[in-house]
Amino acid sequence: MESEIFVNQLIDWYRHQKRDLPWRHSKDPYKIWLSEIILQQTRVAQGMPYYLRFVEKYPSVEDLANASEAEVLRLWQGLGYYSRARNLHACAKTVASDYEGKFPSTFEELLKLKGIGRYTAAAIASIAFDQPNAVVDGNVYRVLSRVFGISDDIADSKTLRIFEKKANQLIQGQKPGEFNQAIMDFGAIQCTPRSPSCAICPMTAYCYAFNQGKQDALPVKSKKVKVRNRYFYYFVYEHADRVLMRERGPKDIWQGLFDFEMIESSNPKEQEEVFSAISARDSFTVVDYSEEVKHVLTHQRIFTRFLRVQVNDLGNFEALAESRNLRPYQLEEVQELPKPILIQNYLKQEFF
DNA sequence: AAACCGTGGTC
DNA sequence: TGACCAAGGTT
Repeated sequence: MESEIFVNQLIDWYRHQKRDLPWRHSKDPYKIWLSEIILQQTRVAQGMPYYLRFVEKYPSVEDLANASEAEVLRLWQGLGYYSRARNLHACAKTVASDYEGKFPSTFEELLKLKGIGRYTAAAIASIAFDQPNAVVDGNVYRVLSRVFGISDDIADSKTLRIFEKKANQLIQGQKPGEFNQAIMDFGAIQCTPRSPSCAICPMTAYCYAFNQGKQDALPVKSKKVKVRNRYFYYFVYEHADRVLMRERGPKDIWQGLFDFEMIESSNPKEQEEVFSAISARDSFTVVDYSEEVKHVLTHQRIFTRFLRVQVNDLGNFEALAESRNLRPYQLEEVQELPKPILIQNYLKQEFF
């Protein structure tokens, strides 16, 4: 397709079809940035309530910078990819302390900040500062690959530059923020991954994929994700109205979030044996043994059981916490801790 | 540079 | 049901 025709059709489509989204009512770089981080790998419908809560609780980047990381993670709870929240907080602190609370206005400077990669730097630079930096996200891969018949494998990291080059040519002479949001809205609403709305698309006369019948074949993406199984056996130790929890560390899922003491092995049968052996100890009273709960992540299927254990003696309880790097929390404090959805669901079912 | 990091929706 | 995907970034 001719580039000029594509851009004209795209902008015309956008001016009629653009979505009314809260972060589009403002050019405040803080709000643009916040919305972009929240929407990474996240649907608008899922991210929307989080955006509204964050803006309400932290109206400015300084407010966010002054919060604790645990508080930010708690507000992020349920959105997933929690490194986004940790980087969000770190970035806010940097902007508050090193940039006088003002986000830098260029692609290169934005790129230096935590959690801001090439996509997000281009989005902020273009939308908040009118810089001509084209974004490349999943929508852009899809739209450009279909319209222009680009068949490079988008799973290959070299391919990003190919699409960036094309998008940066197309954005020339356009309003950068408008162009970027137009192509993403077009991908999200019109040129969707499955069953794109070609019947009502203004591009079909020129679209490579439509004319070749290759909508389903583009974009080309080779890699398939490998999923592994894990087996978690949780011990929920309680005494009076306190429960033992611990913060999860780096190099595994849910860093910075809280869960319980646990044993894990790739062999579920062996786990069952250890689990029942420990549960037989006489200073404990097993209150509940949960059904198997399956929790699915992008690269993992986690099969879990929860053993709810009352520790009869306060001394034992505190010694247990000491020896296992656990901490006792009142149930009200537990509510305030950031937790994976798996743990949140269990607590809700069992305690709240 | 391939692998990893969550959760929810869809077909 | 399982597979794919959703405004990516980091290691």
